[in-house]
Amino acid sequence: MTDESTVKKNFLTEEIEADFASGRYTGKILTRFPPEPNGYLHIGHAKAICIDFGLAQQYGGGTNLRMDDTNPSKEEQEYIDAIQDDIHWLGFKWANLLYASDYFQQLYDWAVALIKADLAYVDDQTPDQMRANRGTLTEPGTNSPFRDRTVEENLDLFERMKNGEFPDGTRVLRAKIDMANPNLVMRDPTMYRIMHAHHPRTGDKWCIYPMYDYAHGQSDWLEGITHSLCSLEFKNNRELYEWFIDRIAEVCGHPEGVPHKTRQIEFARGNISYMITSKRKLLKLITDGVVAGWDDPRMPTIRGMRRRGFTPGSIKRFWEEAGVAKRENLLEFAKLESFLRDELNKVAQRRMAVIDPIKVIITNYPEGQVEMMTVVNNPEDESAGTRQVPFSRELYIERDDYMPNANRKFFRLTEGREVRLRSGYWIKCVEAIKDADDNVIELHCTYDPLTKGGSNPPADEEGKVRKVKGTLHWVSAEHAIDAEVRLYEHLFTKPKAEDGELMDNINPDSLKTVTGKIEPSLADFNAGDPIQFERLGYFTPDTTSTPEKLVFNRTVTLKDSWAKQQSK
RNA sequence: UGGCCUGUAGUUCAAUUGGCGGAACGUCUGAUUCUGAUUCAGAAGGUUGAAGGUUCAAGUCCUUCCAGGCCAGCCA
Repeated sequence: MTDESTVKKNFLTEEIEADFASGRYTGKILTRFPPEPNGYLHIGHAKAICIDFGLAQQYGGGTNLRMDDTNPSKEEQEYIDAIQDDIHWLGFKWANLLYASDYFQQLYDWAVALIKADLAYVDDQTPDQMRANRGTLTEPGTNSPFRDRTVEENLDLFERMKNGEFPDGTRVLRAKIDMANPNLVMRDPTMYRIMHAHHPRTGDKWCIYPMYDYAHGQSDWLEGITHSLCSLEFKNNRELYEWFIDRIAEVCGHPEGVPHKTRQIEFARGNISYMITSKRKLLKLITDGVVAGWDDPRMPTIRGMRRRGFTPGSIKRFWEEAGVAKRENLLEFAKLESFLRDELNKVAQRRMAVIDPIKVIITNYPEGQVEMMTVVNNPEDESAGTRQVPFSRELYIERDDYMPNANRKFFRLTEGREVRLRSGYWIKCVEAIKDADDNVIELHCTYDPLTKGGSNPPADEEGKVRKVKGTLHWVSAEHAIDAEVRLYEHLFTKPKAEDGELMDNINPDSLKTVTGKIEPSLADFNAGDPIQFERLGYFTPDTTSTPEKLVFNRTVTLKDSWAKQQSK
């Protein structure tokens, strides 16, 4: 079937392999990814995508992308387009692009056949009455007073529903199953509701629309899907999923005589600490102005993460390594970051950028002199080559890289201590200049001309070589350009973002915008290009960045054991 | 007081289907390092939710209990 050593095993692969081993399916695996186009795809959808597309790929089959467009009151073309774009960006290709609305006529014909078989009826109850008569978790429901209408009357009413004779919400078509079933989903579920809404695909052709339960299983069946993999919350619906397919098979048969019935298997959705994946709540973050939109780099949407600088590879690897099971889970965001850094480390070009600048004046360096320093672009990838970076008398370094009266554990600059400027020179701090309010505004240092390029100085008469513990990044003040740098942190303050009131858990510091001094060559990158600001983290130009006004998003910080030690 | 599902290191998953409980991420050491990064080496971390039972042998099978999740939309 496939090279099984490449397939990470889980209960889904076990079931799939058993289904082919037992002869239930003889052809190739065919899965489907059925997003509802009522919002943008997020990291949770990415899990489903990795499973639906990834598994089919591993077993040599295909995946249909099917827009689940059964509710035109919430769905829009904008989302239909964005979903396709996001899936492509993740690197997956679908076998067929389909729409649940492709089957509206077939579904309608089947509904008529089910009415004729006395398996469906038109109910005139109000939503409130239906709810009251559904019973509760512990009590059975009661039959609708309209349940025993004649087939003729049902046929007539349903056709008139379709013809638009009744206002929204006045009638529904229901399956006639069992109002006492312990599974509430089976208590005469609604198949069609009246909705005079314009549909992005079918326009105004229909004013009745099928419910998810009446559309999904049959769509799978029509397409010959072998495995319909979905999240756990649909477990209860599986009984109904199969009921519709079985009844239709009995009453009508499959239009193309497809022999097999689709197998629905449910898995647990993946939750990630400090993130949420509820479309409703994501939308609220936007409408409340907490974030700027669906593609805000703090959003867990594919678009937001893409803009932030995440790579498709890291997202896919994250879900592969996470595995699939049926228990509630909360994956650590740190795990995602780990795979992100792992990939970025290999591909990101290194540059120097100072995001909290303090000026350094090298008092013994000739005024007006500029030297070009050769700097390696990516030590992990020799083919990335080198670049020339200007060095001069006045530089900027990171404010954090100086500390007055620092002890020996601080490897950076303090009075009397020497450090290396990466690929520059070794410098020694002589004096910190303060303003009237005692704030350090400038550091006066001296440099050692024998350390050009950052290299070690020659040994002294006794054969000893001076050493430095710290290496700092820097930019030449005269040559540096300004850039807006956006520093992101978790959007929420709690790992379980929804613990308590979501809006009380918003991290006020999720976005900090600073003006940095950056290497001139940083103007040459495009949105999405992975860059490492040395010693700070991975960054990428924002989609709004222009040559006149450069804007960078921090994708993720570098690991920082010094900061961790300090915070203890 | 309904039906269904799930409980294995801090987290997410494995455990050849009844045969010595592992990995990844995280944590902590140490080495290396022109990024306090990377890389490398190592360590700690488990009453397998609990109690009984079957068996030579139980994470795995049986019983009971406990905890958590999903379901009462004309949403998906």
